[in-house]
Formats: sequence, C-alpha cells, structure tokens
Amino acid sequence: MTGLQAPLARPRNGTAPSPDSAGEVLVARLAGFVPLSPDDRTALSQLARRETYVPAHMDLVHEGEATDSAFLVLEGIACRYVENAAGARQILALLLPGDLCDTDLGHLTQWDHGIAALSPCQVARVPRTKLEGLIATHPAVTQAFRLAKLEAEARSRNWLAALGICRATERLTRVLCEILDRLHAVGLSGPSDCPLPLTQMDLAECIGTSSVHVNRTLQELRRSGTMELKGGRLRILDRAGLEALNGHRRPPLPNV
Amino acid sequence: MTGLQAPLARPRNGTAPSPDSAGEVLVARLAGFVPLSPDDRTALSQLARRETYVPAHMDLVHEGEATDSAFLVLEGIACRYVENAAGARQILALLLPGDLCDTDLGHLTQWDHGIAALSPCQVARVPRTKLEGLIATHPAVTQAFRLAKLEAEARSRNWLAALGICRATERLTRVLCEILDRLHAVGLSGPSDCPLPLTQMDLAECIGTSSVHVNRTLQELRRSGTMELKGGRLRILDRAGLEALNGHRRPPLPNV
DNA sequence: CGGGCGATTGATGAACGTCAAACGACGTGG
DNA sequence: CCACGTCGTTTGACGTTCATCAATCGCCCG
Repeated sequence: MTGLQAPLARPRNGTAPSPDSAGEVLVARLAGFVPLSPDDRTALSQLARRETYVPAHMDLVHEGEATDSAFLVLEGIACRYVENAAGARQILALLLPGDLCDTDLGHLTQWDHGIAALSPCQVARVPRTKLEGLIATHPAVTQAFRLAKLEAEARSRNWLAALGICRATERLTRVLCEILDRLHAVGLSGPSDCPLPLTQMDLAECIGTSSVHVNRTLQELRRSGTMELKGGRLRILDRAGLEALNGHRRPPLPNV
Repeated sequence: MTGLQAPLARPRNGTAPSPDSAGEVLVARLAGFVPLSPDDRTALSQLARRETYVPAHMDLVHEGEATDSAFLVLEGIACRYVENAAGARQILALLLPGDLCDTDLGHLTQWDHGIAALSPCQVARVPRTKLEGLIATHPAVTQAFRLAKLEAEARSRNWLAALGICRATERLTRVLCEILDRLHAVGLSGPSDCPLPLTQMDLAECIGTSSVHVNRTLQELRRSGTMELKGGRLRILDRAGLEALNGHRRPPLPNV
C-alpha cells in the first residue's frame, strides 16, 4: 500500500487549487441532508478558509488538551482514537473529507480522546465563535449539522455493535464498505472503487485486532473475489457475496 | 443471582411511595452537573409523573419504531441494544435510575437500535413537547441535560475502546465499576457495594463475550479478592487490586 | 546502494466460543 | 407439604479465533 497514494480529493482543473473548491466537499456532504440555498453554500465555503496541511500520524488534538476550534477535514483521512497505558490504540471513528469534527466537551471534564491524521490531510480549523455565528444565522445549515451529528452517533453505535458481535472478517468488511460509501456520498469515489490511504495497522486499530490478522483477513477477502485492497486502492467487487461470506456460518435460528 | 432482587431505589419511608420521591433521582443526577434552583427541581419532578412498571426483558422501543416521547428511568436497569440476524445481542449502553433516554433521531432515518428493560423497571414516559417546554424555560436544566448527554457520549467512547483493546477481565471490571459509580452518584448505593439485578448473560452482552466466559471471569475476580458478585449484590473490595489485575500483563513500554 | 516502512508468512500459544450436562434456587400446582 | 418446571449458574471437554514473535520480502526514497 506504499506509494501511489491517491490524494482523496476532487480532481482540480488546472494546477493551482481554486480557493472555492476546498469548501465544496463540506457543501456536498451537508446538502445530502437538507437543501441548501446559495447563501448557505457560500457561508459554508467561508469555513474552509485557513486550510493547513497535516502530515500522516500527526495529532490534531491530544488527549487532555482543550481547544476552542473545530476541525473540518478537506482531504485525507483522520480519526478519533483512544490509547491505553500499554500503548494499544483503538480508533473510535473515521473523519473523512467533508466531516466537521467538533471538539466541544462543554467544560464537562478533560478531553477524553485524541484526534490524529491517518494519512496526509488538508484540514481547516474553524473557530467555535465562527461556527456559532453561522448556526445563529443559517437555520438550514444548523439542521444539517444536527443531522450529520446524529448520523455520526448512529455510525458509532454500529461500530460498537460490530466490535461486540462480529468476527474479524465482518468487522473489516464493514469498515471498508463504510469508507467507500461515505466517500461516494461526497463525490470522491465511484460506487465500488476508491483510494484508501490506510495501512493495515490503521485498519487493525479500527476493528480491534492485530495487523497480522488484518493481513490474513484481506487475503481471505481477495481469494473470495468479493473485495480487493491493493496499491492504496479499495475495490468492492461483490457486495452480495460479502454478506453471504459474513453470514454463511450463521447457526440455525435459535428456537422453534 | 435469583431472588433477593433489591429494588435499586431509595428506601422509602412508610409503605406508600410518596409521589415526589420518584423524581428525586433525576434531580440528584442533574444536580451533579449544575446547581439547580428549587423551581428547577419541582419542574423536573413533574417529568416523573405517569410512571409505569416494565417487567424484565420487555422492549421499550423496538428497532425500526419511532416515538414521540423520551424515557426517564426511575428504578431498575434498562439498556440500549442492537441485535443481529443471527440473534446475537450487543448492549450499547446501560440506562440507570436518573437517566433520561432520548429517542430523538431527528427524522434522520429509521430508529436503529432497541431499548429494553434488563431488570424490572419503573419508567416515566416524557412527551417530547413537555421536554422542550422545560428546556425553553429552565436554562440550568438545559445545561444539565447537555452535560449529561456529553457524559453519556464519553462513556460510549470508553465502552467502544474497551471492546477493542481490553481482555474480558478488564471489560467486565470496567462495566461493573461503572454501574457502581453511577448508582453511587445518585445516592442509590454505597461506594463499594450495590444491588445488581443483571444476569451473567446480560453482562456477557455488555462486554461482547459468552455468558460462560463471564462466569469464569467472575470466579477469577472472586478468587483474586478484588470483587464479588453474589446473590444479586456487587461488592468491590479492592479497587487498586483491580487495576493491578488488569495491568499486570502489561508489556514493557513500546519504545525507549 | 542501503535504510526504512509496510506487507507477508510461518509457528506457537493464549483467549475465548460452543456444546452438553448438572446443579441450585426459586415458584407453582397438586 | 412435596413434586416438578423454569431460569440462571456452574463445570468440563473440545474446537476456533486470534495474538504474538520473528523472519522475510517488496517497494520507494534518499
């Protein structure tokens, strides 16, 4: 998976990135929830100003550290994570282009997890005051943010359930399908094919296994002809086959 | 653990429960976040009207079903859960007395998980309109709800991380300590001793293992002298010993 | 060309699931 | 009062899933 890292961003026309294109991905994401007026769209584009480059493996927020700004992911993949005393890391959620990652803990207590770039990222720091101003004046945007948050919570529940119930094969296919579907939703990939700049170790920390086991599981998936992860690209070849693969050890129904 | 089910509620003076006592536990919970005025307190007590009894294992909200009211748990233990096609169940979060469980999905999509009583419960259904009325008029209560939600999210992240990183022993001790601490926080137990009306199967569905393994893990904990779960009561005898138990297989620090 | 990172492979063992049986504490109906 | 059924706990035997350790390989980059 080394090299060949596709940028995980829209192809830009011309060599210089146009200043407007950065915010497009946020608009694309939120417009999936609520119709947005032209005014809403330009206001959202303002949030993507002040974008900064973040190399892979760099922390955006450390555990225990407070912040007064949110992050908007423009390119690349970041994550929320927790690390324990022994150095093991669990990834809680993936942050893909178009995701706005709030760092609000409402002064409840210490910030309890970290945020880090998994691949090289372009992010924009959005001061919370600016965010609140936007919310106060653009009800459609507010509603879209609310729905995006609810969706993130639903994904988190799904993730937790998968960790508790599913074997490694299904946990892995779920994560990979989730990434593809989310990228597809903001127009950054086709329906069955996307760049995937994650290492097998990253995937292992997503699904709570060792990287060795991820490797073997990926081989199993390749052999089954259902998906393929090679050279930094993910290809899902047979979605129906995936479900069959995951369900095919299912015991007969519990009773009656 | 059969029989001897302590009611998991404040001892009431006299035989007839006084109508006000029901809401006390909600006030106790929220007052832990924000100082509440007498007016706030009486308003909160109103929410506990219309309490209903729910037998163990009964669903409060089915997967896929929408609701226009929230639940307030007054007595007993309920949970959010997900069930897969094979009949396996993963518990996402525990709902203890004083917890207000919103069922708002904001019309995002279908309700994606279920809510069920694990032990016999007293719950109050709170119409969403009533809740919104309260929020509009009592800022301190609003802030307390917000903080309670943030705390629940933090717990959910912790839970997810534990599933991914920790062995069964630590996952189990974490859940048990969490229950004790939360009950203690609302005055329903001492600091090291509480009623625990859950089966080993329930605990298994919390930590993502089989009930057989929960049984053996509990025996290990009993033998170690750190905690004891017997006759529906949980006793934590040695918190420091617990951490030592969980960390005692810790490898030397990763690098340097 | 060497160095480093990540992918791959094999061998071994620990953690945990599954199945099946027995056991204990109830509550119920006779 | 006792026999019986139910539910939850406990135990043993066995198989699977997965972690761990260590070595190798491929690839890119300086």
